[in-house]
Amino acid sequence: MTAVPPPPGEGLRRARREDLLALPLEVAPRLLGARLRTVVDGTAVTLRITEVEAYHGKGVGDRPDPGSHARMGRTARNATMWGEPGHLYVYLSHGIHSCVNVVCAPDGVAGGVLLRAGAVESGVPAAAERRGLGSVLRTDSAAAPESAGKTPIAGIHPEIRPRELRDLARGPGRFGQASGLRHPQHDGIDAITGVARAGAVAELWLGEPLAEFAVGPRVGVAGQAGTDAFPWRFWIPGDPTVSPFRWGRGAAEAARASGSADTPGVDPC
DNA sequence: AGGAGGATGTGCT
DNA sequence: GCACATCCTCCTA
Repeated sequence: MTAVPPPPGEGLRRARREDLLALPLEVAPRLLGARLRTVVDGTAVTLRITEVEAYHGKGVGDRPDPGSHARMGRTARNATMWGEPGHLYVYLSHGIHSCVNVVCAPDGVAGGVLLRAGAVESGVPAAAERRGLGSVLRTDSAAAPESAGKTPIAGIHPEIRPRELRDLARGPGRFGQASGLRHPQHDGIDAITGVARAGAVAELWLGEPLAEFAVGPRVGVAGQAGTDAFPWRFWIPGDPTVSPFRWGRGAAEAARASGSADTPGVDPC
């Protein structure tokens, strides 16, 4: 389709559909350190994935997944989650945010990995523009002197402050906005073939599995309480782009009562 | 037909 | 820390 693009980083290869055939719980940590590359309306952005969450369809065994859009079965909204792995399930959150999932599990089985946060690796000005940072400084000399003396500037991204750079794709709403993918027009786009959909192309690139990553309860899921919460969130330890943790509705009390930490997480590997 | 409640981010107190 | 934006989906009557 598109002319074969160069890998967005060393040691990366395009994801194959069979890479995503396993259940979300298995696929999710493998997406840490992977890249999502999008071209929307001719603008390319590459995101290095730093935080993900697994969402199963009906759940595992007799335990339903209280956070999954597919927990009640197949509907028009969640149809993409039930389809072929490797497509992107893009849904609207709170009427405002377009959030991006990588569909996994075999065709006919609902499953997805929510891309919760990432680091913008290339296309920083475009991502900043989409994030509404109109005051982003250009790399050209006209704007540079303004902040050159004031603000410590990240080495490879002189056009943006470190804080703004960190926050560009920190959280699923921001990640979706930075990527340029939007609900509903890009829901179902194929990140394996890279076939265009509504003016957009998406590609998933995989690296070697991380030797070490962190695990904890998912963020903001109502009905997952305290220590009973599914530890289905995965992130890169210490990465500044990982979003802050918060319990879902009604779960904070249960968490406190059971004596679990404020920001739960352990490093298993 | 109506309404509650989001896999959230932002801005103000 | 807390309210609110904003709109879609699904559950209930």
